Amino acid sequence: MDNSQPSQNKGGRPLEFNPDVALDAAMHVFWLKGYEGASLGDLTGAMGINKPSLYARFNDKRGLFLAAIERYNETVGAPKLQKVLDGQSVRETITSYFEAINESLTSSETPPGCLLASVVTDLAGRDDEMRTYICDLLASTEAFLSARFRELGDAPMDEHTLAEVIVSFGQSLTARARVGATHADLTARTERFLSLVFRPDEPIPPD
Amino acid sequence: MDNSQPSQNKGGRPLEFNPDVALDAAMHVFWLKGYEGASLGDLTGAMGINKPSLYARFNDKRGLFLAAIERYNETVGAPKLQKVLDGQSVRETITSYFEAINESLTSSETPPGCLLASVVTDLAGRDDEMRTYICDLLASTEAFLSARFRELGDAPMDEHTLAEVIVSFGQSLTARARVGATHADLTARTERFLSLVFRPDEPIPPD
DNA sequence: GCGCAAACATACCGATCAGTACAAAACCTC
DNA sequence: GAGGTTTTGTACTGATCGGTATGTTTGCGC
Repeated sequence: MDNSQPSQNKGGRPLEFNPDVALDAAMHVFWLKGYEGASLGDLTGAMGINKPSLYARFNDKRGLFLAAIERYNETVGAPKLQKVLDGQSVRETITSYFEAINESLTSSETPPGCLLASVVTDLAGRDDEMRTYICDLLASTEAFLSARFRELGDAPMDEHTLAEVIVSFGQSLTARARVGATHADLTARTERFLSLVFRPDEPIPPD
Repeated sequence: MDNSQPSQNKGGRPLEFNPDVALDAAMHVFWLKGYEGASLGDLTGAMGINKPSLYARFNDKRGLFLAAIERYNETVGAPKLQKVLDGQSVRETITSYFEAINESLTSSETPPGCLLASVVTDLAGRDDEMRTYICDLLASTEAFLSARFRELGDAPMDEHTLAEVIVSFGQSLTARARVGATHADLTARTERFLSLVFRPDEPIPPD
């Protein structure tokens, strides 16, 4: 994925900043402050550029935001999903999924929680483009996990239901991390959740 | 809970607006637009008052926001919890909990989702007071459900673990509703989730 | 070197932001 | 009615918002 689309095709003064590095900085600011809460001063300051450079490359604040969440998905979200393919059983897959999530949610190098789950999901209440963006992402994640579960073949229940519940619990982890839960907190909660999904069979008392 | 603390103790011009009605309007604006996204113009317009009246009663924008989320909790959140006490079994309790949540999350008379789960949780990433507010609320909800489960005595597993998982799934519903899920969507997802929690016992294949 | 093209820094734009000063208006007690 | 008290509407504050006009600088091909 090359992010330097409109530059260096002909002569002219060369770009003095790395677009991906600047985008990472912008992503960081949005992640912490939200969309409306992030001012252009905050953004250009963190990116180390000035406003005309920002507008030349990203059109406007919203364009920068769209680029930032796209980069978030490419550098933070998608790699997590690829890593779970190493798991050779449903349980291993789920475990590594939650481990990857928890790691990213509580990293000391980034704001707490998930940019998409907190900032973008909040925005989705008043912005249809964000709404469908998140919807599609959730649906494709569930489809991805569901297909992998079916491939592995050892799911303790319907694969799609399992994928739904796994993604749902992942969403709750993002909210917990946003309000300050530590990695240990999330891990403990995850283990208790897994003890429910993979519990030993025991009779359910009738109503 | 009387919201007219600093008025009518002595003479003076009487208040021309109902504080609770105005607060409901402000809550609505914050719910839809977020904290930074809601301008004083939006707020006073929806509340039907002008700025000096707002500042006289709520100090500043943040004071109004605190009052709004307090009212949200009193009028939207807390009544839900009281209603689940009607359930005479764990399953009934959980079912009515999710029904109440889903109803409120997708009501056509309010913005999508949950004010606390989307707006306040996003804010919590940069605001410690909001952070602890949400943490305490989640913890007390889990404690409430856990205690009720123990009281009823027919939980299919450890009551605290069950309460944790129930509240977690509820959090995922709030996010789904924020991105446009309908009441039917949430109900269907809830039913699949419940089929996992209350599934008939069957052997788990060994790893 | 010269001319061109693109990115730079500065300074600026109107609009809107959160918050307030002030005086008229509406009630009370007396 | 007079005096005191609180709320009201209007008009305003300095600061900051997102976005831009402009001139300078730095590279390229020639």
